[in-house]
Amino acid sequence: MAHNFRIIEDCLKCSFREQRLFCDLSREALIRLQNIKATSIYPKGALLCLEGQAPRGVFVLCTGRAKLSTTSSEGKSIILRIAEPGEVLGLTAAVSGTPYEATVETLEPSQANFISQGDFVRFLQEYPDVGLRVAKQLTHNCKCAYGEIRSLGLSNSVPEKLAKLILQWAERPLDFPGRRPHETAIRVTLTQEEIAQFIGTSRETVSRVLTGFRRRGWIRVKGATWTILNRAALEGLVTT
Amino acid sequence: MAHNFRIIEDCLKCSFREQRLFCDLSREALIRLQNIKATSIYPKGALLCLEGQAPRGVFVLCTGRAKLSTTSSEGKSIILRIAEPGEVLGLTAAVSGTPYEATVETLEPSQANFISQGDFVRFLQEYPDVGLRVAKQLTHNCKCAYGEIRSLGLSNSVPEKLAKLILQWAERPLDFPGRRPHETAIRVTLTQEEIAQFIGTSRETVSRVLTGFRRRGWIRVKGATWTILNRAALEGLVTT
DNA sequence: GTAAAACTGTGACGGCGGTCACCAAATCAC
DNA sequence: GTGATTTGGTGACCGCCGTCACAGTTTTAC
Repeated sequence: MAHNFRIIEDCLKCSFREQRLFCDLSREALIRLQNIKATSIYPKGALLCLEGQAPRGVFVLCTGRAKLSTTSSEGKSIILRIAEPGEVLGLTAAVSGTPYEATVETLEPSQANFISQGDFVRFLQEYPDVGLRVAKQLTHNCKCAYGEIRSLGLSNSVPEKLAKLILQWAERPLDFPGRRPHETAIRVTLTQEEIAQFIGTSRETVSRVLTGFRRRGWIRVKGATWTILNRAALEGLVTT
Repeated sequence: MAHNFRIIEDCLKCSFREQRLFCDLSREALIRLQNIKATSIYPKGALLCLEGQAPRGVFVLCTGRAKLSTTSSEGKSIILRIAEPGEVLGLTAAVSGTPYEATVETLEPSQANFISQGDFVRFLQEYPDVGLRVAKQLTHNCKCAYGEIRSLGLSNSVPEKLAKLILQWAERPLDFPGRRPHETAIRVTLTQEEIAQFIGTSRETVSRVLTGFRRRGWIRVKGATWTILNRAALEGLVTT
């Protein structure tokens, strides 16, 4: 697949900076960041860090998305959240000096800036606005986690959880020439196995529930593009 | 019930300060804190803040423990975690300016220091060590939440989850004159209903599973005091 | 291109645990 | 104390969904 993948070399010139959770720092902090960061490009499926490892530092995700997951000793695993560009990963571990909480795997070809543990802690202490950004990222992590707990603990059924997930994705819909204005299209890059891990169920059940949604004409699935045809019906399943 | 409940008036003289997550601040910060805090005493069952409310400020829990929970529109609710003395509550809301994520209810008669939103934000910006403590508290929240996600999403059965919870509580056992050294006693102040909400199941199932543990001689229950008689058996149920 | 691997769809089966119902026990209120 | 309320124990029922099995489809690798 031919990607128009462009490396962001200079954080000061990064055009996305202001929309991002972590990167919108003061000029001084950015200049410093420029010196302590190490930029890398990762293919799809690369592992940035592993649950349980001693923290080596943090990663600022510049482009691409990544999956944060945790695994039981039996090999069963669950997705904690999907990280978007502009997020700092490995923060909990870096702040508290404890092992990484999650395994981070890129879902797409990605660029990330690595900052070593020592540099990051100094960076945090020197620039007050970094502390604020760190707090924002940590609150974001908490909110995602609480959402996941609500999904796992308060939902009554798998159809409800799946509907909730689809509706959440639908908050940022695709737009393309020729789309019907009353339909919402989304791009789903997770496999059904991964969706199952996200909502805490089995792959087979995801497949079955999805088939149910399609049969009833609530959604249309064409490859990775899903189109929501009857949003009200999906919303009707959701109680929370 | 006669409590030997003593109010902590002066944070500078608080003897617990150093062991606590938030309170171990610099002398200057503590003096400032002294001026912006408003100390209150709450009975058991008091609600400090409600999920969905606009944030008014944060609470520093001085004595007593509190239950953080979130509720679905159907009235089903789940416990996110139990907060211990020294924690700051309402932090996520205060940092991001969004509604409280959880309802906070005291489990015991408690003392808490309230700091208004505005004062807290200024406090945070003025004293660098406050930022660090805030980060520690937020990472603690994240870790608890991830633990809860693992419990809800990766456990196979209710017996496993309950065993895990009991073993977690057993990390801080009771000690009293005459206890047998190979037995671990814990004090359980949650009702079975609350335990059910903690591990995402129904009250009846908790009762049944607990009965099973007792019948097999793994634990002994006498009022709020539970004694673990066969730790290995409980550990055998846990896979994660 | 072709083969291998990964992903998806679906049937059959059975058990865990949710729900309802009801009573016993403990605790609270006064 | 005595009654009211909350909490705990247990039986019966049954449906959701996890698991196993296998076939069909799509993507990857070369």
